[in-house]
Parts: sequence; C-alpha cells; structure tokens
Amino acid sequence: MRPVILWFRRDLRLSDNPALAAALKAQCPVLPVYVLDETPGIRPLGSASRWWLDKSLQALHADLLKRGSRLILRRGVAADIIADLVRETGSAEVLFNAVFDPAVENRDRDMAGRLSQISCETRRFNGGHLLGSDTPQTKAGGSYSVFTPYWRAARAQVEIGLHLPAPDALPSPQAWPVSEALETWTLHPTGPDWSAGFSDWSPGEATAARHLTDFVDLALGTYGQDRDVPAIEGTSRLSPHLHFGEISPKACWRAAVSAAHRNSVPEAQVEKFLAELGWREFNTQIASRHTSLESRNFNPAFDSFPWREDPTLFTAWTRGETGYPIVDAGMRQLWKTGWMHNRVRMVVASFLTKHLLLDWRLGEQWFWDTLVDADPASNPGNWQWVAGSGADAAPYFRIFSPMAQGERFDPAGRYVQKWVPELRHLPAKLIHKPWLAPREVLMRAGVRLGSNYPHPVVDHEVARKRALEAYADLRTGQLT
DNA sequence: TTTTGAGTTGTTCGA
DNA sequence: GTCGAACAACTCAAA
Repeated sequence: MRPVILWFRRDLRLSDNPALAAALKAQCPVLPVYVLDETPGIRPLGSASRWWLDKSLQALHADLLKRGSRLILRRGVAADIIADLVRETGSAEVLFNAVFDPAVENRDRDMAGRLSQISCETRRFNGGHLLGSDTPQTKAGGSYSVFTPYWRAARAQVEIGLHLPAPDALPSPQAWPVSEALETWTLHPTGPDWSAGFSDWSPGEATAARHLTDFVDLALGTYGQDRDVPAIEGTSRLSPHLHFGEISPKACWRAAVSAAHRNSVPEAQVEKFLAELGWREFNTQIASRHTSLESRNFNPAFDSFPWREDPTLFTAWTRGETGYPIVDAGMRQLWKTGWMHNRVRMVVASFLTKHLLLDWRLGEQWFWDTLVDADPASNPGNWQWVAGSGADAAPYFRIFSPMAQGERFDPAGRYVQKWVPELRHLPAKLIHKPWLAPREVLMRAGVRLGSNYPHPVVDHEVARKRALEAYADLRTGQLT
C-alpha cells in the first residue's frame, strides 16, 4: 500500500490537525515529515525561533514515538525534498496544513504541479487559522484594510467545528526513510549559548494545552485590564505556541467561549481575547495580499520618510541602554527571554521609530531575530502599525511618552526593578525618570547616571517635536 | 454617486 | 485635579 506524507510546517501538534485527520482516514501508512526549509524567498527563521523549533520538534517526535510513529527530518529546498521523498517512498499523497503567506502558497502550488506529474496528489487544509482563504469581502468586493469592520464581518464567519482529538496510533510504513539528526541542524545556540533566560518556556503541544487552560482559569476573567500590566501575567503568552501551531487558534477560541458559557468569565473579557486572535487573522489576511511587508511600506507615502541613520543609537536601543527605564526593561526582557510584553512592545517600537526616527525595518528585523513568537505576518504588521505606515495604523501624532506609559502601566515600578536591577532601589515615583531624581536620592539608590545607568539618549520633548515635524514634512512632500 | 460616521492600545495644553 | 480639544486631516466601509 502506498503511504501518504504528512508534511508538518507551522502545525507541530497531533490534535486539531485536519491534515493529520485526513491522513488517518486514508488508511494508509503515514510518513510524518518536517523540512527545515531553505527555499529562496521564504524568510529563514530568526535565532530565537530556531531555539523554539528545536524543542518543539523534539516534543513532536516524542509524541509520535508514543504512537508507534516517528518524525522524518530533512533540510533543504522544501519542494525538492518532498519530491525526493515521494520518489523514495512511492507516496500517493502529500497532506499539509496551509500557511497563508504568498511566497509559501506559490511554492506549494508549484510543488503540487510537479508532484502530479509523478502521480502524487496534494491536499491542503486549514489548520492554522480561524478563517481559511475565504476571508470576508467588503460590500464593494474588496478585502478589508481596517480592523474593526474586518473583525465584525470575520467574527460572524468563524466556524469552529468539532475538536479533533490526537490519534492513539499512526500506521507505520514497512520501512522508514532516512532522517537527519536534529542535533546536526544546530538550532540550539552554541558558542555562546545565550538561551539560559529562555528556561521558563516549554515548547510542545502538551504544555501549550496546559498553558491555555491555566490562562483561561486564572487570567481571562481580568484580561481586559491586566493584559496591559507588564509586571503581572495578564496576557496569554500563547503567541509562540500559536506561531508554531502547537495549539490551534480554534482550540483557543473554544476554551475562551466555553468559559463564557459556563459564566466563569464575563463576555466582554472573552471578546477582548477573541479580538486578539482576530488581529492575528487580520495581519495574516493583509500579508497574504501584500508581499514583502517586512521590507515594503503598506502605505507607500512612507517611502519618502526621512529615517535617520545612527548605528550607535540603534545599538543603545537593542541593548536596553537608552536611559528610559521602561524601554530598557522591555529590550532586556526580550534579549534574556525571547519575549516581550505586548504593552512594552508598543512603547519600544514607538521609541525607535518616533523618538529616535530610526527605520521601523531595523526594529522589525531585531524582533524577528530575538522573539520566540516572531511571525512573518504579525511582526511586520505590528511594526508598521506603530510606525504609522501600516494597515489601519496608529496616527502619527500618537507618540508614547516612556514616562507616562511607565507610570500608568507599571506604577510600582516592579517591571523596571526586575529587568533594570541597577534602578531597583529608586522610589517608585522616580523610577521611570531617574534623571529627575535629586542627587542624594540617586546616591542612596546606588544610581550613577552616565556611569552605571545611561543618561537619556534623546530628550523626550525635543524628540517628540522633531517626530511631529517629520510627519508634517511627509505630508507636504506628498502634496508637492 | 454622495454622504456620513468611525477608526486597538496617546499626549499635551489650557480652561 | 479634571476635562475637552488639538494634534492632521484621511481613508475606509456602508448606507
């Protein structure tokens, strides 16, 4: 009997996996495969994502072993690798869950054409999104580019369906094709291993599911307010699990909605969370219609924006040495743990693009490399949203004040204390603006500005005015 | 076709 | 201390 290839991509799980369910229905031997893709034009994973992938593949392999199966690993240009495997094994079908990225979709279509010539069929499923390719259209027949009307229409269109349980066993082929050893991919950093601070993360399907349950039980009820407070665990922290498909967005939806039905969580809180899943859909939908959003402005008017060049300032930003405590706390949390709280992501992104007037692409690329949840649709989408060039973007005059944001969302300074320990003895009233602290307060707290903590790299007022002027120039430049 | 209302997450200034 | 307006007018979506 000819086997079927189950190609895992951004769906590293066994439950709620429509491609897997279809593979089992075929009642043929199943060959689970993961390809470390080197296709030109498809964005290679950043360093933090590679760290995560390493653990997630180990977890998936272990889950498959328990079911009498295994995971075949190959590296290279994915379409070639899959075609090779089809020939080696005589597979009749290749099944996978779609990735709604133009470059990936093109590659998949080409591959399907090639495979059909060697009498192998291809079937594509939607395992990664609430909506498939049939995203809502406006009455005029276009696609939405403003979130709120998009989500009104999309939310009504979401069909969650039944949970697909993980199978107890997968039928094996008589002989397994050769697999590369995961260690040879060197996904885990060596020399130096900078991942010590990642130890709170636990990639894999089982922990993702536990994580979701904990979130719904403990944090969903106050999600609307607490998700903005970086010192507490008010967000779901599901983003990397969702990105790698260790959990499906439909499972998240189901869990949240059923909490509302049990009356254990207020409806409004649940809607807030669903809307965040909605942003994931929105960004995916935008990216599927606009190629290269990691390099091209969604709004072309920004093509002439006068970004400054200043490698020294950029380095200060990446290292968390800007002299603005909430910014520095965020950048250091990112560097240490591969993740940053959402509220703080907005603050640091606003700081880079508006206070420093550095190109959002620099920040996007830095996040791409350092975030465990870096997503090719959401990361550029959110950066462009902050910069003002994106879909339904923030108005340019919305310039976050690092002091105001710190005082509002980290009033006791706990977040700063944790990530910028050299400031931890400053009183809460001054921890977000140490340069205003009297000399003796600084001395008592052991803070020596310009020595063990930097002076602000730019003056807030000056930078804010400069950013507003740059936008005014952009506008007049557009008219002339 | 024209009109109308609305738009993820802010800050500052002056009354 | 609180509140509304200005920031800059623009684009989108629907009636």
